[in-house]
Amino acid sequence: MNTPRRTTIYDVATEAGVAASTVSRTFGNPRRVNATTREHVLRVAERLGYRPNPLATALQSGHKATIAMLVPDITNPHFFGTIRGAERRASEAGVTFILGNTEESAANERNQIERLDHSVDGFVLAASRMSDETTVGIAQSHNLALVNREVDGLPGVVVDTGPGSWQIVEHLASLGHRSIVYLSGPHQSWLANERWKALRAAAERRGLSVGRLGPFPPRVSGGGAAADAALVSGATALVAHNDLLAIGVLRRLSERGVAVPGRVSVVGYDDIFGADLCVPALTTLAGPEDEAGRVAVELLLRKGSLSTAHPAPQRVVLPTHLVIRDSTGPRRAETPAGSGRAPARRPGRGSGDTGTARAPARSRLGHPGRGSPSAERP
Amino acid sequence: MNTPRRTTIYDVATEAGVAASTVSRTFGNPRRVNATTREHVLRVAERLGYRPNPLATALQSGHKATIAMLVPDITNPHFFGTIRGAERRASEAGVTFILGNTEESAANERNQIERLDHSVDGFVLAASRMSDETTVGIAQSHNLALVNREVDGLPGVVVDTGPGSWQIVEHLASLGHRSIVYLSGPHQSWLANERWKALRAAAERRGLSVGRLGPFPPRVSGGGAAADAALVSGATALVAHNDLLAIGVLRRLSERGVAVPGRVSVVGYDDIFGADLCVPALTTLAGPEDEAGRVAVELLLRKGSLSTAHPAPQRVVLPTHLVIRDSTGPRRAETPAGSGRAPARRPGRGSGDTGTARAPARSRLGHPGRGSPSAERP
DNA sequence: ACGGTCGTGGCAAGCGATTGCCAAAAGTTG
DNA sequence: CAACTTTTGGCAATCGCTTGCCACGACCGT
Repeated sequence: MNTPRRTTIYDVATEAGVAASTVSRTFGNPRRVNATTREHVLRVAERLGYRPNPLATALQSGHKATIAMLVPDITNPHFFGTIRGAERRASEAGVTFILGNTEESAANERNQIERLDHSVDGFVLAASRMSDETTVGIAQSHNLALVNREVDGLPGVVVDTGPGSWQIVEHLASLGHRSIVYLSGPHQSWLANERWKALRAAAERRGLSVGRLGPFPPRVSGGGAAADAALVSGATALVAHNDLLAIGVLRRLSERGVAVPGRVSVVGYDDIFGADLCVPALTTLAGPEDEAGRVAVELLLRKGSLSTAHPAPQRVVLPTHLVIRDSTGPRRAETPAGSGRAPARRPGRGSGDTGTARAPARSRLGHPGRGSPSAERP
Repeated sequence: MNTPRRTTIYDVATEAGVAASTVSRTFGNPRRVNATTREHVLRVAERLGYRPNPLATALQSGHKATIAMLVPDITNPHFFGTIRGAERRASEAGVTFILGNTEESAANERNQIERLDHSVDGFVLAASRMSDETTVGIAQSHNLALVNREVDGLPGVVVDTGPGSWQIVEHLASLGHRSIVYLSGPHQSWLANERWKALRAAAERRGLSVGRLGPFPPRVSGGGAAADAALVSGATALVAHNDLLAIGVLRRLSERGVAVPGRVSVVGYDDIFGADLCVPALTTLAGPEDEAGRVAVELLLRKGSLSTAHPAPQRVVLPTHLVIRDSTGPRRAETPAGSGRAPARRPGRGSGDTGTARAPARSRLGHPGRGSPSAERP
């Protein structure tokens, strides 16, 4: 509170009987100062409780040891993984971590970048809403690393939507589904489009019919409209833009008495916390979001250190995998028995018995191993 | 990337034909400069795309317009609410927001504070793990606002555990439970102790027997041991330190075939995302975590502005409320029928049928309205 | 007409580091 | 031992902005 004037290099210098520059070099450029002197200086600094002032350092050297991460919606659990991965990596590197929320707005995103411009070494832009042009423009004067967004020459990391969507389609196809509908996220979302494109391609290759509905807000609350629209479409497999939306869809379907997976199957993206808690537990495409965060920071850090052309990967793609749970099952058959699939019913954990009037009672066929909770998510 | 030398007050000053100090005052102390001059300067600044450099400002004036929030475990959904509340408020105030993870370690917490010391105006310490003495010590030279932690003279905000725990006890008592066990979180956690004390007091007042087990890691993974220990204790009502732990307990109980709420009831704290998704949906004490984050930042901001004794509340207590869902029910009766409680079974949404061997089949008594999903949580 | 307030704007000294340049000291070499 | 290279440490300028202090002119009252 009160300001007892913190100790500076000058204090240390005086006390140690050397010049301030020597103290500075002791910290910033140790090989430039004699080992014994250095020892001495360090000792004195220690004794005086000296801490370098990052602001002064930054002002002079331009090296701020700080990065900022901007996310469209800090409220969305989807980003939590990325955020924590990024924070971890930054922290490991001794870099301070600024978190900003852009409220799904490109303008807001620009503003934040503007504001933080002087204060950070670079930005991690998660699911950036800005246009390609804008982004490229900004990249000319700023250090950027993109997460789940691709822009020509810019470094970034994405979770691999292509193969992921392919896995989803294969899974659904193998369950006998012939018609898929994609419940889309925001249209400015690169990821939403990417997912749609990949899904469509995969479906077409497989000869399934596929449609897109939306956009829907990528939140639980978007699920109502999405579910209703999907039901009208007649598709038997619904692929939601993310788990939040999928959970909303599940809710709405349950309200409307539509059996899942008896009548329709539902798939999400992200495998957020809670995806294995809902009923039925959600089949979803899991991506290493933490890893994405880490890698993005890594890219930023790397770029900063070696300015000249560095053959390091500027573009990393992270693998996804499909986590199959209870919200997907065989396409509804007309025969009452043996058509549906119930998860292995272990004592005490119920998750079946989903459909009632409309869904035929289902026998215990199916894939007994599938109902198990996903990996621990603390 | 390349550095085209950003425009400074000097550029603006030259261009506008005034002194640099005038430019500075135009921004920092507008009433000190003539309206027309100011207009002119602003126009020029605008044209040149001038942005003040916060680092230089901070270096000179000590005003950094930046705060940091430290949380013990960035991985824990419990904190997300607080984090986003804090980020929002900071953002509204034009204050940049640094997020740090302390990995549940007091030492780490100190270090972070040390490191960020020069860079921020103050710290929001969420569920700080540091001792009272250490905290007080730090508070002498730093601006602090505590969340869910109370230390004598320090400003802070807590969610109201006392009445909250009382509500829990009342609820359980009214369901006929006579014996409660508290599954404790980390012992350094002030909150964990606070909850325990309040719970014990409430239980004793009500004449219920109450015990404490633990500590358990406040994560889903801690639930296994917690559940097992609780079963041995013979209590019929388990109150877990937080929802994560409660969810873990639910899992374990389900694995062991123990009916919830048929055989035991389970209550959590926090009402995190997912608490209403699990099976059975968790009864839990909801607190306004977002609000807590906001208020903490508010306190910090307030303190900074008016240095002299300000009668503003330095200590705010936020109300909690019990969200009753499906994990609590009447104490198990010996009669097979009518003892347990199944949520209203609406078509298409299954959630009952939890117990098997040990739990008697349950009829449709109980509180039909209770199974509904909680308020929207995006 | 003269001294006194005010309102404005400029000068210059920092804030706490970094760093280019230089000189003294030390070590090398023929 | 002279000439030369390498270490090592000091000087002082600089980063971009804030702010105490001063000066100048306009306006005021008497």
